[in-house]
Amino acid sequence: MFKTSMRIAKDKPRFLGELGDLSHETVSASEFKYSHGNEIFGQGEAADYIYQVVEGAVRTHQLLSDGRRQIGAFHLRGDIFGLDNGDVHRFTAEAITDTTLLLIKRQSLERVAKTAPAMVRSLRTMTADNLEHVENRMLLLGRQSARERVAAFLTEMNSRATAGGVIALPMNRRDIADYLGLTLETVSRELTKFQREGFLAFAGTNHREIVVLNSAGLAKIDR
Amino acid sequence: MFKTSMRIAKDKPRFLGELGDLSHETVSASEFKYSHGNEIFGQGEAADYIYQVVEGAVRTHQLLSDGRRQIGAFHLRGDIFGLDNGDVHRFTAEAITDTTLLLIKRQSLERVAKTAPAMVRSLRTMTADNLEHVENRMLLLGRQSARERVAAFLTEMNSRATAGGVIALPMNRRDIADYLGLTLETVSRELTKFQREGFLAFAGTNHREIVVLNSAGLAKIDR
DNA sequence: CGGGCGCTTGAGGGGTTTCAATTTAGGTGG
DNA sequence: CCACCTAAATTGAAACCCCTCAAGCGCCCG
Repeated sequence: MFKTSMRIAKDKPRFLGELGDLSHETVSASEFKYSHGNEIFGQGEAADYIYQVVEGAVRTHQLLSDGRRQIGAFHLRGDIFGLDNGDVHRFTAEAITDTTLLLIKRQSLERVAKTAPAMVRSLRTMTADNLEHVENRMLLLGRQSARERVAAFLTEMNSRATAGGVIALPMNRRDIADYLGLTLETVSRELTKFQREGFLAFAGTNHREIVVLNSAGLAKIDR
Repeated sequence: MFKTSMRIAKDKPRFLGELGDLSHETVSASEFKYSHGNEIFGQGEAADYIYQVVEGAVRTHQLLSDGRRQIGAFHLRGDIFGLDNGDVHRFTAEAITDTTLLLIKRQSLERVAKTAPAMVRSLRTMTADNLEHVENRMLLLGRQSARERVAAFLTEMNSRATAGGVIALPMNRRDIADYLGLTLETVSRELTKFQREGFLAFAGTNHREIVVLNSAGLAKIDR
């Protein structure tokens, strides 16, 4: 794990995106690197920071005592996470690949928020988006079939993680399965089916790169 | 639908509970009655109010185009709902039984919040609790068995809706099923099994009144 | 080049759903 | 107050979707 500390001013928003643009104050932030598989924060730990993905990918999850896992979300380049809206994290966050994160002290953010209403609105929006995502997930996990779930996953990733028309999946089949409430075998089978049916094609050799050929069709399967 | 309007002062909190206690300002609120099965607000409508259950019970749900339904939450006496954290409702809310609600204009609440930090904290806490509930639901819907789901439901209701040791369920089996991501038949079968195994007993004649005989056992099944 | 991990694929099994019938409870009107 | 009607809940049998267990393949990395 590697650390650099810095000070970010309004006119020099290194990567804070929305937050940096909106703030007219300085926000203290620092960059950390996490290598493949390492924990960023654990369930139950104090939520002192919020995070933004500079490079890489992150997964958050909850566990049952016997090891069953539910992944709550994947966070990709630019995504902000960790605003769990409480003082304790209810998920564990791990780096999927080698990942660089921007850490922002929650305290510092709240101090700035006092004088920057736009920042408050921005934080609100992010929390609302977060909630909406989780609520849609509930419908998917409670009421959709394996085929629909995988179609939904592809549709989501296709709108978030495409580079040159290709989805480069940072996560393995087990991660996808634990995100969708399925087994990795079922995910694999559904992907193969979609390929045979012409909805997608595998670009790379390792089956982690997917080209969606019929996104409208997939969206329709998802409903 | 019947309406009475009123003005609620700090020292006369009619039923505002937390909110009334915390506020040092007046909040304009009004009471509405909804009869069994009626819609309180619909998915996509503007979220101008927040609601508190004075009497009765409410369910919120999302629908798929073919009628599959996922219930997000049940709201019982005293519960506050509708702080969807956006300007549009993402769920439809319906009265399960004849229900009396307290409506509070969101605007009015935000105005008061400006001068009452305790109110802000209270609203935050409620939103956080809301999010936590939804997140736990994700784990249940994605990774738990029917037996575990029903045990979780009974554990939840046992801590929320008991009167004299008896859970008086306001909702029918289909509502429970749509809450747990199961079919009503599966819910019925699991309840019968729990009865045979001595975890619970049916109090009334209509199987809507349940006495939990071994709450520790049920909690253990839920994990 | 060998080992291991990730992914795919197959066969079989099981938990939940689907379809269907029966029982029970509650409401209504004669 | 009872017969009737309808909705709710239970119960059974069969089907099905997804999971479990297992084997095989290919790619990446040491």
